[in-house]
Amino acid sequence: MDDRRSNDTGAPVPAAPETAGPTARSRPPTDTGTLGKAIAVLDIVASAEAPMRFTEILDRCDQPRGTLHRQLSNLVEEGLLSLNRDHSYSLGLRLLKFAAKAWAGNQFRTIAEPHLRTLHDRTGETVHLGVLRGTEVIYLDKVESRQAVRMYSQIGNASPVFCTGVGKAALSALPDAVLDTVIAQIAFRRFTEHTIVTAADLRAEIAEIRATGNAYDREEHEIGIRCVAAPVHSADRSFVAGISVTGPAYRVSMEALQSWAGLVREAANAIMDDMAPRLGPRT
Amino acid sequence: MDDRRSNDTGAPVPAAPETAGPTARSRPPTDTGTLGKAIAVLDIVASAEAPMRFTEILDRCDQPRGTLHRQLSNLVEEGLLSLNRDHSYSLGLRLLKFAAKAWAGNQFRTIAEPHLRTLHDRTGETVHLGVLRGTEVIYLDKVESRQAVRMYSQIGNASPVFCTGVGKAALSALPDAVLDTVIAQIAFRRFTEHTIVTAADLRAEIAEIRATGNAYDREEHEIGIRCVAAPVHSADRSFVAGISVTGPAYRVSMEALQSWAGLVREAANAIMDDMAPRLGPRT
DNA sequence: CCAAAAATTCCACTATTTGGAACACAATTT
DNA sequence: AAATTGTGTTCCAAATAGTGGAATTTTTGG
Repeated sequence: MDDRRSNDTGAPVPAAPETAGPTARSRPPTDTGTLGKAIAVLDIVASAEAPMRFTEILDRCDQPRGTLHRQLSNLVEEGLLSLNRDHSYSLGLRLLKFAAKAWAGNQFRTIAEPHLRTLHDRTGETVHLGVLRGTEVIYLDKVESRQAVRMYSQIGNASPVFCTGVGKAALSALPDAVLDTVIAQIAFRRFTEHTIVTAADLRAEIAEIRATGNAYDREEHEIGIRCVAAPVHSADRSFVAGISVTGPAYRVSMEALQSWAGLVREAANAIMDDMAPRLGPRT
Repeated sequence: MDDRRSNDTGAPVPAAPETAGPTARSRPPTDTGTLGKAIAVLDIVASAEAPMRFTEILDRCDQPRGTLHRQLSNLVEEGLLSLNRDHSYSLGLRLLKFAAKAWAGNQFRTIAEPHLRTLHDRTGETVHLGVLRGTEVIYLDKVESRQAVRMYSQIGNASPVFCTGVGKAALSALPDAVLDTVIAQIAFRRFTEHTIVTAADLRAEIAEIRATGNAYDREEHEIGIRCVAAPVHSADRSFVAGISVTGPAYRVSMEALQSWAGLVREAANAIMDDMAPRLGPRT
């Protein structure tokens, strides 16, 4: 009998490692030694849209040529990077293999899944599950009817906390002390005319979410996209996430979203109930 | 004008790093230094179904306690692992983020995608795209009608080459010298009564695939599942992959598969045609 | 509450990474 | 065609960062 109790599901609330500023060079001093440096290189390649060439990477990381060359060679050898015939580097296939395992083995996702389906069946719109990681939300799962949209379209993607329903819902579940830290780290940026761009406005919004139990995205991230969300968290709130029902503005009015608010909260509570027994029993 | 020509898509044909034997300890001597050791630890956690505790990991890697502890701490700090409240370790969310980028940015997948859709439209059955990595096939994409099946169900998953259509198709595209090396590394294992379990039989099958241009999976990996596949490769065959049309045996007869063989080859050729101009122009 | 097991910290030793400079290879330019 | 510049690769002494045995703290369970 190999049962393993665990809270799990992701880093608690570590500082956001990067925010990919326009010309962001040298990462914050990683104290993760050699590994940290290698991963920083990996991250540079990951944050570019096109494959990068050696000198290009060299410019973005402040390391000597010889060193960078060895790091890249090691990453390639390990399958984390792939070296193309034109000497450009792109992310390696081994990452996919790791991610597939990470996804399939994620306890939280597994627990939440049936509830996401139920929510989808009841609303008919796309349902998302995302967890908080620093100042980002990472999407863990989604359920939608139309197969047309690409598969990885959301899963694994990271979005800012301050302009997504799931993000704001998750924030609302944080203890005040942690919330302050996270808000201080947010790099606000205007995506649409409705985007919240000040800490004060965000705090006001969070107060309201705490009062009502629901967060809304009123086309704050992308024009034409709206959602209702609700927070999901572990008992001690060391781990926070959110679920949402999302739809296109032309089809989903704010009133429709409000009518689903209860369902979303219900689903979130159901997930937390299922999660509780899996957590460390006490303390 | 930022055009980047690249072959890309994955490690060429590196030795398979692991095959997850039942009680496989110490990995083959990694010469990737500190990084290699850290990734080996990550791999140990990845290859377990349940989250692992410290001592459990300690037993599987031959490293001293102190060392392992620091490696784990670093991996956690980097978000590659996550430390659960009960002291068990599971794969971290950052891997999902990396994988989402790796997938979306993969040139080969992008090129192949429309052809996979066409093939799906013509056959009505599930279409897979997988690339060869050592003695495994890693699935890069899939197109299917029924949304019911879970998203990551295949993508990122690794299957053995010798008992999958895509795998055998890919093998058939390898230069003989490389093929010998790969076959020598295969750890044959019987999955069903139809599984090919000897190198000789596999070679015979590959000869036939080379002659006809199509590979079949005759319920060799899983009873009740059949497919037709065709190889896809770069001009110099340093990169090989395969595509397939898969269906349940009760619905898809061998005759039906044979009737699709031409379509699959057509799609494979179309992908290679689209790929050619993107490769390094000459040599 | 106490004992046993598991996880974490510590620090002298040493293997690995570092990084400057020299080398090879292409693609342009003169 | 020869020279030049821009890139990528290799080398090795010096320095740093990783190692691993043992001691310490925390957690588990009887």
